[in-house]
Amino acid sequence: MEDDLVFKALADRTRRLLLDTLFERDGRSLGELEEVVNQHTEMSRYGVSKHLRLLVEADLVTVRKSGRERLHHLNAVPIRLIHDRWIDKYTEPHIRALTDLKALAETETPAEREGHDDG
Amino acid sequence: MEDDLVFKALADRTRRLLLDTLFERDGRSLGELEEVVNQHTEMSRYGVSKHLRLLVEADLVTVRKSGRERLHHLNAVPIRLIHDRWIDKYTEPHIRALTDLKALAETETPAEREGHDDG
DNA sequence: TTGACATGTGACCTTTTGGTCACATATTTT
DNA sequence: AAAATATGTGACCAAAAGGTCACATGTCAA
Repeated sequence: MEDDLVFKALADRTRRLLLDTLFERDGRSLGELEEVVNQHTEMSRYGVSKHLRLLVEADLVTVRKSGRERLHHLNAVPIRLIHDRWIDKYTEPHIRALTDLKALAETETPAEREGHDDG
Repeated sequence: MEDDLVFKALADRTRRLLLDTLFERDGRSLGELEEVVNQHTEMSRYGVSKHLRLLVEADLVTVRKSGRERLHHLNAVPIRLIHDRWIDKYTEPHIRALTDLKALAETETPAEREGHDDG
């Protein structure tokens, strides 16, 4: 059961930050990623490298060598498989409506929420 | 950051089994879920209860009291949010094509795979 | 070839998580 | 009311994961 690796990989905040960073822009080196991580939390290069290895083993990140650098890319396929595991295509439109609603609610200002009541 | 709870909740195999079970059919009691879990692995009711609590705290499972039972329901919204976090709507069709391809490949018999070469 | 740069790996320690149990509450049945 | 059923909670221990370091390989530039 290798999907274990995917879920374990996603279970750590630093690794999710790495995915977020690669989602924003692909093809970054370890050094570049280390820099981004250190804007949020203090961590050695070794720690970042270890996290990246887990992401690669889970196939959430792919690596392409370029000279002495290794450039990292986000692979979203495992994410899609998670989605498909618990959201079937018949209920998907309903779920999407709910998440869109949630996104809307979260962009509202507090004032806009006055009077709403979800008892 | 409460999305932490979702990813932590998904990181355990027993909890994923619980979600699979509820995905198959909603509205099960703790006792019923315990039974299913014990078809796969040995675990006390206490363990299952603890796992369920984490799922509820992550809002992946909702509970409705019915007499002395508590019926559990799968809530797929957090799953959808994971999807939306790393798959934007523009690349989604591409990713879906890839996952469909993967699903197809996995239903092939070994014989059918002869001659394929993805180098 | 030599030195600087970019990165991988196994050992080690600390923190977190998984699992069980004893005890508790709430509801149904008799 | 008392017994049986269905479930929640905090304490506790064992197992797993997170983080750092020393040491290593491979690549670029001079």
